[in-house]
Amino acid sequence: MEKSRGDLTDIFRTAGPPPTTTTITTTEGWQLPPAVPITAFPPLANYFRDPFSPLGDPLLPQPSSGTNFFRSPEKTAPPAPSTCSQNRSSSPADLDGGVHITAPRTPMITRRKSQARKVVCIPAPAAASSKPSGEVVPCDLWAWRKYGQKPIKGSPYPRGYYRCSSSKGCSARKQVERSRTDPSMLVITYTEEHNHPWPAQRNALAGSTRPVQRWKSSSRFGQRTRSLTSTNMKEEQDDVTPTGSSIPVAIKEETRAVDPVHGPDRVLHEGFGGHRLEPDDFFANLQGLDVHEPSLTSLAIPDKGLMDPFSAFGWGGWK
DNA sequence: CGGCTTTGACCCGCGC
DNA sequence: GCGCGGGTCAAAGCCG
Repeated sequence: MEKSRGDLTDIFRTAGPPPTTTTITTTEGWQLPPAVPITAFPPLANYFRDPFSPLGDPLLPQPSSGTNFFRSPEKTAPPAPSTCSQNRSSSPADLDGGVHITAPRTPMITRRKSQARKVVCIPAPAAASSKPSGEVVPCDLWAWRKYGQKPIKGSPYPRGYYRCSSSKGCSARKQVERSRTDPSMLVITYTEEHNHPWPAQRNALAGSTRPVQRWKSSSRFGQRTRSLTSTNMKEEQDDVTPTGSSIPVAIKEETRAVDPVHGPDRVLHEGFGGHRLEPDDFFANLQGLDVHEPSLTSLAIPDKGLMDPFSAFGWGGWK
């Protein structure tokens, strides 16, 4: 049943113009222990193409890095909220302090808990844009198929489960949820790796991308009723926002990026403002960025705030 | 017709 | 050992 519930599903399925603001955050608050080499902020292009492969493992030692991309929070951090600090409710131990890096495993063999994961925080388009009916989707180039959604205890927002549909047999998966403490942020957790090159054209396989714009009041998440409270359900629904139409707006303007190195005065026009930008072109500019901010790396736009590298591109084109 | 979303049920890791 | 809760499966139905 096709329903645009305005939840994460919608968020990801909605194509749309770039949100006016965007922030790429790493698992907020994470801080790798001194012993753990820190990864420089990876070329975002690569990162979004495949959070795993192209980069190698961001959690693993990266020779030339000097910055932290993934940081772990205070060890005591309960599985609870954090703005975009990834609420790894399921396995806090995975990342806390020690940053457990477990080799990706065969799906279903040892599920969750000890899988290698990579968490990315991005602003929730809907929240970011004050569009009543439109929600922008942060696309990450891969085609994802949703295979589940569940309300998460302690969080008013549901978590959506997606697997890569770009290639059959690909075990790449990701979980998407809103930050508990900062609904305007989406926490995307990637697990497993893509075992295929990223699609030249998004969603090669499927009619996967639907217009989405169908807003129906939705249904609930019935699963796991024992852990679901009506409150959760309610809040969750309230949270959702109808996905709306594609927002054709001053794309040019909104897609301008500030040169992370030279500051706001130097806007990166390459790739923006009219023509499609190759991810690498854009993100390449971030390479030299020295990320000192513990949990935040963003592309600021002079009069627009921060730009979302995800949705800034219409890659693959969400239909 | 193929692929996607929805969603109840089931599996199982993990904490107590 | 038990129960909680996260993660996945799979049937049903929708859509292009």
